[in-house]
Parts: sequence; structure tokens; C-alpha cells
Amino acid sequence: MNAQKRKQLILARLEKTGDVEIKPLATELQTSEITIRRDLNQLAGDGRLYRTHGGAMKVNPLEGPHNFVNKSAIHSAAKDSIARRAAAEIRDGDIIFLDCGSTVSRICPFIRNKTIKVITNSLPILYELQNSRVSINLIGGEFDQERQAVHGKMAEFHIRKYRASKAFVGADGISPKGLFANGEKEASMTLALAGQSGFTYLLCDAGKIDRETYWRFAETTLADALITDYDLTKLKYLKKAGLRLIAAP
Amino acid sequence: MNAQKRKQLILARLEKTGDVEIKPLATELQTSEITIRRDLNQLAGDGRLYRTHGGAMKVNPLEGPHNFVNKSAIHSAAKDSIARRAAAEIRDGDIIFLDCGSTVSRICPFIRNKTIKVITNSLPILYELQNSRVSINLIGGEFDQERQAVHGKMAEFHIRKYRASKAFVGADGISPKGLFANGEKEASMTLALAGQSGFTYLLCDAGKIDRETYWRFAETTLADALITDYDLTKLKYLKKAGLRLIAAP
DNA sequence: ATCAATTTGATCGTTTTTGATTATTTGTGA
DNA sequence: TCACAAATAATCAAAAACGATCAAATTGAT
Repeated sequence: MNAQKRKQLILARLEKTGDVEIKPLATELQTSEITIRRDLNQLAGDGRLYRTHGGAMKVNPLEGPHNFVNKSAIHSAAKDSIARRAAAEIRDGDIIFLDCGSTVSRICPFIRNKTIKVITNSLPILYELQNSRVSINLIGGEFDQERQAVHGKMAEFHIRKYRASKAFVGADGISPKGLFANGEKEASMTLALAGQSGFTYLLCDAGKIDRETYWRFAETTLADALITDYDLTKLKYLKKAGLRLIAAP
Repeated sequence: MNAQKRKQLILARLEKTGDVEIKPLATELQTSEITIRRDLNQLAGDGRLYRTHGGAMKVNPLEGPHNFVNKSAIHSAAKDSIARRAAAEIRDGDIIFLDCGSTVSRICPFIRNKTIKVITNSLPILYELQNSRVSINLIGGEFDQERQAVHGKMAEFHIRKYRASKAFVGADGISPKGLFANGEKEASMTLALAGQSGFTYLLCDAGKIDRETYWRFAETTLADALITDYDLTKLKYLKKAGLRLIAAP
């Protein structure tokens, strides 16, 4: 066990629990307390954590609704089946937009072997498609560390230079009143993507249905189809609005 | 068992476990520890892995936990001192371009706590600056998996929309005939960056001096300054050409 | 077969990392 | 406020890893 590995494990543990203590770390990593203390001091010097008496704390405990890691942990079964169903809509040769939502990024494992082009502003999606057959166009602009995605005017401008056959986007809520987002940034990206694609799929798990978060950014008709695990018979208002409803089992 | 085979096995093992140690490798591959050390150093020089005390770790941080710590990993001392010297040129408030060379990316550890804006097309650089005070603008375009960077017409277009006070670029060779690159893609990015910056720093370790690789892409005057560990008295032709020569001890 | 170039291994001095010891500081509760 | 326990910083020593150097083994070309 070398210093690098140890520090990585410490940071990983910190990421999970928010704080660490020296004694447990020393026993767990099978080294002395003073070595752990040295590691923590070095990491603190790099600004990777806050040093406390007897341990350390996360430097920036960002506990928002936008924390991607947290988000992707919940609703996994439903989201996976939605993503699988969405991937089935993709044909070889397609050029597709992928939004930066947690549900949307689940599509990646199912499209690695398709010969398509993906245009995205999401770094997690880029990671997931590494070393696959998919060719990737990364949207440029201001990088948002919290959301792990690119946003801003330049990003919207970039999108408008391209045109895709299909777009897969997410939303934080959908109701008869329209589509809802948790932030302006995501909303404007979603709008831009939908505007430049021939067909827009909206991916929403049951938890998002009939939910109205604070930012209403579009009519329900922004999307051409909805893929969800929710009971479709309760969504007739969307069918009337012209959306194709696709069930994810 | 030849060197090629050994390196392949090392990389394969690294891919599986994320890190390797020298002693187990030496016994497993039935060779001496110093040979393994040499292999690891060569692989590290090629950028295929990060060298650590007693072993090595995977270079591609994208697949691991997003908290890689390579600060004290063993690097080429020359490249590190060049990078440190380059970082000293950066002031709070600067807007800087960072090229995607291996030397340039080493600047990152030294600028994490500066309040600057970095515009780059390199994913490793983006990764190194995660959770730092640096604000990042990611250049968009076609993503090149091999180089872990963005290239192409859209990328050049993106660059031309911005203007930076300083650019830090690399080259694979420099001689009185000009600057040399190993690929057209890198070369055109370097040209675009230099064209949009007020002052262009060229970072070259001694191994690149008087080297002429196959692609000559610019005059030496593309750069305004050269930062190198090479003997400056032997580079008078650059001084005559108007370049500021900066020694990295 | 011969010679040069490359690769590998061994040795030695140096550097880095780690752990132990001791004095000092910090936090806690009476 | 004071005393006591825990954590820390500082110093030193041992162990491991490292680079440099040189010699032996291997390889490749003539």
C-alpha cells in the first residue's frame, strides 16, 4: 500500500461519509496514525479536505438536489429499464443529443456497441462511452463542477451549429402545466437540444410525474415522446397533447 | 519473456486492479525488481501510467473515483520544474489557454488555488482542476479518445470566440527551422490558441530541443517565450528571434 | 564467427517513506 | 480556571525504494 493509494482511499471514504477519523483509518488501512496524519495534512495542503482535530472533513459538502452522484444512486431499477427502452429507439447511423440528467446517462451501457454519434454536454456520459464504438461530440462552454456538465451561452451556441435525429432529455417534473427543472442552466440546455433535434424523447421515472418544482421551462409539447415506468393510462392528457407514450416495464 | 510482453502484462494487470506493486510483479514475471522499475518508468514516460513509490497507478482518472491524487507521484523532474516555473507566470485574474501536451498538464497542481479562468480542450487538465478554485471553459468539438482531448473545426471556432491573456502550449520539437508536432490535430489547436492569446509561452523539456519531427507547423516566433530546462546559452538564435528565454532550474 | 547495440542484473550511495519517541498544543469536563 | 487526556508537531532512526554506474547476457547485423 503506497501513499497514493492511501490518499485515494481516504478521499473516497471522505466522499461517502463526509468526515473521517484518524484511528479507524489507521486500523483500516493497516498503517500507523502518524502516517494517516501526514496524509491528511498533505491533502489539506492541496485543499482537498479540511483538517480537524482527530480527522478531517469534506472541503465543500455540496448537498444539493443537483449532486449527480447522489442522484444516480436512487430509483436505479426504474431508471435502468427506462434507459434500456430508450436505447432501443436508437438505430445505427443516428446522431443523437444526450442531456445531462441522471436517467439519461443510464442509456450509455446500452449503446456502447452502436455505431452512432453522440452530442452531449455531460462529462459522466463522456466517461461512460470511453473506448466504445460511439463517436462523441463534446459541447463546449463553461464547465459546471457541481453538475459535471457544460452550460452557458457558448454551449447553446454550439448546439445550434448541429442538428440531431433524436434527443434524449430529462426533467425534474412533469404535469399538465408543463415541464419543470431544478435550475435555469439545465432548462436552457434542454430547450436548446430539443430545438435542434428531429424527435425529442423525454425520460421520466414515476417520481417525476405530476411533480412541479419551482422552474417551469417548457410546455409538455416540447417532447415528442415520453418514456416512463408510470401507469400510462393516467397520462392521457399527454397523449391528447400529441405525445407518444412509451412504457418501460 | 521480452520487454514488450512484460509491459503488456503490466498494463493488463493495471487495467484490472487499478494499481500494481513492483515486488509482486518481479516475482510473477520472474525478473528483477530493477527491470520492473525500468519498465514502469518507460511506461510512465509514454503517459501510460502514473509512477508511484513502489509501483504504479492507472493514468486514466476517468474510470476511477474522481479523486485521484498524483501530486507526489514520481514524474519527470524536468517537466515538473518547467511546469512550476510556468505556473509562476500566472497571476490571479488571468484568463489562460492550456494546450493538451503532457508537460502543460503538469501545471495544474500549481494553479489549483489561483483565481483564474482556464480555457482548455484537454480532459486530463479538466480532471486535474476538479474541485479547485479555477473556473474552467471547456472547448467543444469532436472528442478524440486516444488523445483525451477535443479537436476539429468546431474546436478552432470555439477558440476564436475567446481571447486569453496568456497561452501555455507544448511542441514535440523545436529547432531553428521552427516548431514541430507529431500530429496535425495538436498543431492546429496550438496555432489557434497562440493566435487568440496576448502572450504565448512554449514549454519544452531538453529532449525536445533541436528535434525535428515530421510535421513542421509554425515559425519559432509563434511563441513569445520559451520555458525549458535546457542550457539557455545554446539557444541564442531564439533570443535573436525575439523570444524571452526562461530557465527552469 | 565477430562486433556493436541493447537488455538485464548487481552493487552502492542517496532519497523517500514510515514509525517511534518526546515535548507541546488543544480540547474537555470538573 | 485548572487538570487530564487526546491530538499534534518536531526530531530522529530504520527500512524501503530509487538512480546511477558498471558488468554480464542477449540480440542483431555484417
